[in-house]
Amino acid sequence: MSYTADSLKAELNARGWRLTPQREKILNIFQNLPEGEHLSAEELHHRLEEEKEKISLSTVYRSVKLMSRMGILRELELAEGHKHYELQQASPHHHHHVVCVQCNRTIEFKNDSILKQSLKQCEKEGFQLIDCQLTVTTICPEAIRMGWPSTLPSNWACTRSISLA
Amino acid sequence: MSYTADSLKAELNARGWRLTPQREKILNIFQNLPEGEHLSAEELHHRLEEEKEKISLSTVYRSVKLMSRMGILRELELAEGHKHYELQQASPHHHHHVVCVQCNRTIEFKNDSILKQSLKQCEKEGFQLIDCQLTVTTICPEAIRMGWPSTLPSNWACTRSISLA
DNA sequence: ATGCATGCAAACACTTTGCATTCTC
DNA sequence: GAGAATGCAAAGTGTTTGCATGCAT
Repeated sequence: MSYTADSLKAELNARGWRLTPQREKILNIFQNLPEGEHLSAEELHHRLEEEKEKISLSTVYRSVKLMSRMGILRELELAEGHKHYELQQASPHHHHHVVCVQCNRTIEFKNDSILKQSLKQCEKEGFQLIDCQLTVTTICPEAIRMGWPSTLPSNWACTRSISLA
Repeated sequence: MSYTADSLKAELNARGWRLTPQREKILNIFQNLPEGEHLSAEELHHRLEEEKEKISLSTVYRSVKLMSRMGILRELELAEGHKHYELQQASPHHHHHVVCVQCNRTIEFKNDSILKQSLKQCEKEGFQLIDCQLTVTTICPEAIRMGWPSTLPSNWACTRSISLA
């Protein structure tokens, strides 16, 4: 599901909302994001600044929320205390997350049957599906090797956690 | 997986931690919670006050976090902006959630294959599973009937949302 | 022209933390 | 007795909101 300025406008207008330069730029950032990356509101704000786009943080927050409710973005609640956003991907790219409680390292995986089962559940109850996310909470191999949880220094983090956004 | 004071103590001590009256009382609240109910830290704090247990809010927060990391509690990240906790249930009681973005109404459902697939994914990567949660984001029938999203007054909420904790 | 959207700053809710004290092991 | 845990108050974080102004429709 790839949006153009026009299709975004159409979808916004259909709901009485408007296409603004800010919303267009935000969508753009997400469309140019490498597969598998997701941004927090603050990260998105930085990204926009880097591209010389002056958009206030409030507008960033308002936009990602709106676009998530529209089903354009996907709101991820991983274990980091703040939300991340990515483009909502159609079925073949739909994925889920494995998260380590120790270092917050996140791994993605695809699994179509989870979406299928969510759909089934929605139909059964008369709900309309927007998204489904499986979050698998785990301890990563590095932490296990370090003897999690007893022998772990309280501020130790797995080395690979640096790969996290 | 039902805990007694003794088994809780054993599990804490094994990690160099201690059994305190506070932790015991908190576990108790969860064990007496009707199936399907989950509490936020604040709600848990209220519940404790109602039972004449004076436990500081900080301790409540520290305890639920600790017990979640130990796998005794399950930390739920639904759509309400704050975390909820419930006893971690063994496989037959393991469940997932359907949440309405409009009213936050939450419905539970069970599905063993999701846990199985999460386990499979963990084994493949060498991760140790603590929990897996499927959150299905939806629009509930009431909101659809009201014409979500365009014709919905901005402060309208589905009537059934009152059933939410 | 209407009224939705923005930007700013201030407010917010939830959660975490420092430190002296208390209690478990 | 050593060190973990508590309670309090204060600080922190990510997020939301009120309001005047600007802009898309």
